[in-house]
Amino acid sequence: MKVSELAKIADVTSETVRHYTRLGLISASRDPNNGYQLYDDNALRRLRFIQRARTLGFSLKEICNILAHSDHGDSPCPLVRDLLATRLPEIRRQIAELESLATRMEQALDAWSDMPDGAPDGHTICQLIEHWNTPSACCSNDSKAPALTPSK
Amino acid sequence: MKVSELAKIADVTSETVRHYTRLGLISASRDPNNGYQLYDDNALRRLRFIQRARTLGFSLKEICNILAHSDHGDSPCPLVRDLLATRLPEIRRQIAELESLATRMEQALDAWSDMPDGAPDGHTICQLIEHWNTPSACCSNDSKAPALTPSK
DNA sequence: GTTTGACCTAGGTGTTACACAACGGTTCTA
DNA sequence: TAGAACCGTTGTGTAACACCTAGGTCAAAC
Repeated sequence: MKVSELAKIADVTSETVRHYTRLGLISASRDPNNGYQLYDDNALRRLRFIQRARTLGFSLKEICNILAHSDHGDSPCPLVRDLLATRLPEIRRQIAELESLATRMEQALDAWSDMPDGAPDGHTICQLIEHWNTPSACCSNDSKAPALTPSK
Repeated sequence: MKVSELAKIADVTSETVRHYTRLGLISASRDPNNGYQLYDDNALRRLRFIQRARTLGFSLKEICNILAHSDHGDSPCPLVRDLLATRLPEIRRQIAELESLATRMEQALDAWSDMPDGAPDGHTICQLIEHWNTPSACCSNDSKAPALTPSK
């Protein structure tokens, strides 16, 4: 089948199929007449696998490794367990980070509700932000907001 | 002061200072002798402002807009309130997504705890993933996992 | 027979907020 | 005065695609 056919069956865009193909996650043969990519059932199986793995939070690079193990005849299962067990606490940390961000945002909006809009005067840029007291766990310890770095 | 001096005072890397400078968020003059970037107190004020804004979840592009308003003599405060109020529900949605991902991961690890590691047999790639039943809200409705797309 | 519209190809760009490497010049220090 | 430590610019890499360009292919309608 052609790109768009495979894409439709798996409910992804053709771009995604091409992307995975470029990355070598799924393979295709060529129609000798026109150079079109041709996919078979195995490609569909792999695509479906990728989708399932993505819902578990695996990155394409990790999926690439998993597939490589499998293609090599080795069981990828230990790797898979390991990756998931490693990532889970990172996800939990991300959630905590976002949670604290959301709290900061709410506190700011709340505190600002009875503050006027100030005009810039050469010393301040935005009074709301500059005169906003950093969150409840006040003051400068080094739990400064992790600035949204997605993880390591 | 020079790049690294400003960076140290604000507790960021020199790279970050250079990055902000390139983006025009902070400005610098030039040491005519050697071409080094020279920053003044105003640059420090802006850098500190950027840091505060970042802890509230503003992107550099948004901060750029805020600064532009301010530099233009307009109060950026309404914009700031608006941005924050708009972003907050998005953050909440991200948290919910990550929460459901974490739950899926935990359920998978749990379900796998008494499954063996299977070797690939040409039909399966990783039994853990392929034979893992998608989460509690079972079956194929279109609440398929949002695949971690950060937001809109 | 041709035009239309849907599809295909490869390659390149844009997204975020920097980090890092390379290369060459400058300044500080032992 | 040598070498360390710093400065400059430029380019690359990161995740997972989306989108665009520019041009070739295909089936069916006219």
